[in-house]
Amino acid sequence: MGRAPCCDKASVKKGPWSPEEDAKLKAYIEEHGTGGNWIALPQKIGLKRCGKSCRLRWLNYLRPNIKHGDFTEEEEHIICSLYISIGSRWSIIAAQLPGRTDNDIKNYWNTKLKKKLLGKRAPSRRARANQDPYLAAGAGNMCSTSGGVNNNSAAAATSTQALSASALERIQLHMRLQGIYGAFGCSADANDDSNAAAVAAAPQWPKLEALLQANRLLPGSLPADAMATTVSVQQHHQHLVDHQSLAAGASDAAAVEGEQQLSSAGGAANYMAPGGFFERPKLGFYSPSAEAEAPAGGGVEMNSGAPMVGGGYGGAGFGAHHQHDELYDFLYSKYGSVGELAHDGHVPTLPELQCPDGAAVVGADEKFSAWTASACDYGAAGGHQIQQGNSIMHDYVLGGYDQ
DNA sequence: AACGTGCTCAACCGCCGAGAT
DNA sequence: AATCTCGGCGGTTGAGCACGT
Repeated sequence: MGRAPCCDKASVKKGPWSPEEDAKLKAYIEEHGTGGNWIALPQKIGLKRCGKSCRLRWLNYLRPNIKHGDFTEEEEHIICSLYISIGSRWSIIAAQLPGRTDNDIKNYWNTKLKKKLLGKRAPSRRARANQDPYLAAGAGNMCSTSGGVNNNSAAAATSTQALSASALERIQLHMRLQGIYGAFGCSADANDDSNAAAVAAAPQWPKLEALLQANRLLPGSLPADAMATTVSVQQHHQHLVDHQSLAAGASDAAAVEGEQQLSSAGGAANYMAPGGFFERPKLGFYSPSAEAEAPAGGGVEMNSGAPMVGGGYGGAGFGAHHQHDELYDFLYSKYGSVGELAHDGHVPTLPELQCPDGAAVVGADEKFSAWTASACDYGAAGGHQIQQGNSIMHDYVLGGYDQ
């Protein structure tokens, strides 16, 4: 149930803004400000536009100091790190990138960074319109609960209980960063069917094991100083909880609920899972320039972490410097990742990480797709079997944290 | 040159939370 | 406490452009 429209749509102009409209809006706001009421603003200045449209136009385009154009490597890295950690909270990510708008960042992620990191192509709209079952199931948007991606009925039935596309992307990204086997938990039991695939998929990704060692997902194995706490975004007076990387596997709604619980508990790191209390591990961010920068105050802060990015990030997990390097290297193709532009201009190839039997695992998105599709099935079926020793699915099985 | 396909990005849509009434 | 209004946000769309055949 939505709220009533903010304006009379019939009498409101839509579509691209003309230079005249831009000039009117800009001149008025620069002189008078918004007056605290966007809805009333268009009438005041004689624009046949919805107030929300004016707001958007101002914030995304007309506002002073807006940066347009290519993102720098550091900006990319910050976006990536934050996306892993907090998901598609574009406004918060944008707050860490002065001059960038959430819309810009969202677009950049969806059109470039996502492909760069996950090495996948979004299904074309034509394909989506045709409801191509392969694309729907295999192009990384399985189980999407959002409209327009997966409309076939079987998938839709699953999607209602399954992971959001955003969460799945974060899972995939983490898998790439941590190595699939780490994501499934090293305690995977090869006799357990649900873990067999994960064991089989264990890649020999160089060096990245350090990430999962420090970022260990199993609560009991986390070092105390790597335990999750609340991520607060001071300038927004808003609490965020790192859904712990793969806890991103939990539905966004579940994550939000967990967040709310944690926030309402005064930022306490504990929450009640079906098996009892445990703490959520955290994931830090990294900027390549962070070591040279002092925290500037404000921005994202992890309350037990070391300062990281200029905005003031901190934390363990990716927080250890060599681990930051791993992420940075990954982003910029030191490992020959899916990145298209390495530092030296060399165009790397997609890594083909090998299973013990020689089958490629990383770089083959169908592998991820198969797993994530399975995850959906497990979820629909109750999925307790995958709870043990598998924190991704553990969080997922929890569903909302209010159980 | 014509056509098909993919990509980019500005803009829209609808939901949510907060504050006001 | 209930309802209304608004700002804010994330997801999605579609026009225009680029590129390949």
